[in-house]
Amino acid sequence: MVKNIRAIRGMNDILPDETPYWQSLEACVRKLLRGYGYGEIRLPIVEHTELFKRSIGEVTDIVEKEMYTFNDRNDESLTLRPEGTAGCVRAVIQQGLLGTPRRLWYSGPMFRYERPQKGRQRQFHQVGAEVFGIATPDIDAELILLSARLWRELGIADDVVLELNSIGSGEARARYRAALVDYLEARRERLDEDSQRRLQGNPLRILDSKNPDTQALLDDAPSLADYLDDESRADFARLCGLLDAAGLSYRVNPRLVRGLDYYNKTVFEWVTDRLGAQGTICAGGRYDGLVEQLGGKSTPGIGFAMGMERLVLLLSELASQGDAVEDGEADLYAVSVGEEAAAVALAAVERLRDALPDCRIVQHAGGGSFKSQMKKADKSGARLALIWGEDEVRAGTCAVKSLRDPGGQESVALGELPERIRAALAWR
RNA sequence: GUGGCCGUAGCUCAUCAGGUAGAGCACCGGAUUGUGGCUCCGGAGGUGGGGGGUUCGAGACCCCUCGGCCACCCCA
Repeated sequence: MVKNIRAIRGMNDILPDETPYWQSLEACVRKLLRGYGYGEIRLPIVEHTELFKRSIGEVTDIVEKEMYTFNDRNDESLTLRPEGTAGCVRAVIQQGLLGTPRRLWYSGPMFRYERPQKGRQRQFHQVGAEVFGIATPDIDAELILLSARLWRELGIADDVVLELNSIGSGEARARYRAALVDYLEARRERLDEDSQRRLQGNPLRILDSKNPDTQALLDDAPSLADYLDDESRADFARLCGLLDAAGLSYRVNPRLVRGLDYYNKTVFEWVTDRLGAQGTICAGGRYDGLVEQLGGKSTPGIGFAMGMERLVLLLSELASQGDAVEDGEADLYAVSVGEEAAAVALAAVERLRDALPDCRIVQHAGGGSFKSQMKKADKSGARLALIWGEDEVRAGTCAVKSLRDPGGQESVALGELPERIRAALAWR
């Protein structure tokens, strides 16, 4: 007995049951981004490993332990992208797109080697938006308002909260970092094990520790807000003012920091409490130094990415407690009895498809008794069954039977079929 | 990488002091040899995740392993 081949852990199939959620979500996002003047950019899934090391940061968890890295046949180290910003920045530099402010978006799979759990898988999908060449906080506000509009259109606005912070310039962060380490170093014994480890590599991340004792310890720690540079402070105030003016509520979270090294100044997260431990559905921030760091001319940048799996999870969760609209796979199901009728039916259905291109017609295939064909017709969810037997073939007609409402069955000449069906389905 | 829970039919789950498995739904067929949904009758489908051990005998007990879920870490 051969062992079945399974999908890679954390790389899931998305089945026909779920794809409608994906399709409507994708359509909604696309329309929205178009409405704000963002252009789609399609990027490779594989890049040079070096790109991610230089952008995300050598000592981040993503680079240290979560990347799918392998050698190409010529021994170059390549990596399946763990996020989208790095590749997008690489592309705008390489393709010379930085002469003027640029609004872009992309979507597709990302890969991180992590233990799967609810809302987290090894292959997951993001839609990201990035803006290059605008340093002022009005664009920060635009991106946030754009995302807020999306939640409204998806009907999840009441289930998400915006968290906002400024982590300042690199220099400001370095000064704060030193102060924080001083404070925590003196109280090292009271830190949990994970945070003690973070004290070396990534002390800022201690700020969003989930450990309650650690959080309590932080109450008296120096505050990042007190260390901000003047420009970051002013821009953050301006951003808050813009959001206030637009009527968008938010929560300033002074302990919100982000795990990727390239962020500075504005950072934000949209979170929900309905998805278990992984509540962030969308997150982003400014990365003013990244373009230069990757070899382009100094250009400010800002962007966000949203996790499609998490959004789908939220959408389907909300849908299942509301009206679950069961839409079958077909509007019409065509059956026939006998070889001759099958040939007539096939040809007639093809003509019908010409006349009713938006109508979903499933033609029975695979044989079986008339009775079993009718069962399939019923299961398909079709409103009408189209039936061809000896009598119909001889008369040049088709029996149209209603499978739903009480309506019965009538014999229709082939030429009148499109019209009769249009009427029966109330088709546009 | 760490921890907790869990792997029995396609799906959801039973059973049992350890004596080689059962239901519901789904599927196929029949009652109705050209008419679905309801009802009734019948059928197919399992090496009980895999391996080893204890035992006369293991799906049940022990060990290992693989897989799943959730959580930590971290992140979308």
